[in-house]
Amino acid sequence: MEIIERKPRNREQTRSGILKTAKAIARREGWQAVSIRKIADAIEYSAPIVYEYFDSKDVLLDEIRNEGFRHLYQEYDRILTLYRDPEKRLFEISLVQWEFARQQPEIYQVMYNLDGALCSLPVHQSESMQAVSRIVCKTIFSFIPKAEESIRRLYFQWWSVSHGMITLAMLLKNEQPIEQSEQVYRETMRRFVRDLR
Amino acid sequence: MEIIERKPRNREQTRSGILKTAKAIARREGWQAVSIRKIADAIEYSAPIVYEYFDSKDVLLDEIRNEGFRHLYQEYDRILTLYRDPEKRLFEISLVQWEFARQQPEIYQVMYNLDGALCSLPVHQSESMQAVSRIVCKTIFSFIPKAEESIRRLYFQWWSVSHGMITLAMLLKNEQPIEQSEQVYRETMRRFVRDLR
DNA sequence: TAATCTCAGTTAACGGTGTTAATTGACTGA
DNA sequence: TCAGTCAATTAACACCGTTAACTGAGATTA
Repeated sequence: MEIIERKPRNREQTRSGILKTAKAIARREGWQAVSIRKIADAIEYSAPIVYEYFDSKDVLLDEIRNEGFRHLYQEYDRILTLYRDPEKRLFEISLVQWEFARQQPEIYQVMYNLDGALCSLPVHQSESMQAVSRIVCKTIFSFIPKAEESIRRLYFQWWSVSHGMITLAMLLKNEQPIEQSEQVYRETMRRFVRDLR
Repeated sequence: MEIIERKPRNREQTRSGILKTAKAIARREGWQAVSIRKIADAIEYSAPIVYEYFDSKDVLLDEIRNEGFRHLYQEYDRILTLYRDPEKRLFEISLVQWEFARQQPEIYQVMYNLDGALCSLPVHQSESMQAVSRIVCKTIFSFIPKAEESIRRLYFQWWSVSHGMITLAMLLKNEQPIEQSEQVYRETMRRFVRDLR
């Protein structure tokens, strides 16, 4: 009886250990250095065990990606409870996006297949990403009540500016200090939000 | 005597054959499918021969990346000879960037380490990329004669918007038609250029 | 008790990767 | 004829994702 109860728990611990280890290696050595065998070594199992938790490396990466989107969703949701002003909301959401990419670059990388991270499962049509899209669209709509088509265009623009600056800031961080990029990011996103009005 | 003349020529042909083959495989199957052995097979040589032309796979990818930046540079330069109006110039440069990513996505991918392409040699401090930076900065300066610092900020903003939209348009192309993304891109870049004034 | 079953976890294997050392074999000059 | 050169090859190393075969300990049953 207690075996039945202990087994799932340990199973869940092992599973999250795999995810945690994959992220740790990626952070330390980059995604190209993440291998099933290395993960297995770190959690003190043999490689085939990993396949009892994830059907393939792709599925493992997809899970980390979805974790990332779910994390973003929660942060965005928190912003909505903290602020009522739609402009403030969208601006703060922009800052959260920057902070996330800054604090957990390895997750941001796998979310967008950057820097050697490659998950071939399609990221669009993933529920977790669509939830993020919806919450940002909702925020934009709440202060620009236009047709859905227009909202999606504005969302595409907001996303592009934010994502573009984040990826280029990462790319150029050795010749353009990240603090400087952040300042430009803040000004640009503030302007974007203001100009929506 | 004729050997000495034929050798360098064939060498150059073989070299460009390697580059061409790498790009062809990447276009067809994605960068994760590009291997030294596959390239060697295609040019009907054994794998170690590739190493007589490129010290490593990284160096090979770096060369393709630089080819891409040099190509962009030439296109930008052509724009400068075609138009005199700075606004028109920057807008046309933006369109060239879009068209380039559209026509040769596999090169755009390796230039920015997207979708499994990974070249670990640092892309900043590459001469070919700096030349591209300079020509765009020059164009911006020619109609906003501010301090170099301000120009670099504007360039960073221009580049971010363009790059962000291009990468997200690629990412979302299965749910948002590319023609629609292109329309938003054109409007956004036109607005960006107009607002510089 | 002895034989069987279950099953978590292992090793071994397949075909692939980047890369390098050792080897072939044809042609050159002495 | 012998040695040297040199383009090109094969073989090897240490990895990779993935799967099949196997081990061995504990539970179940006859």
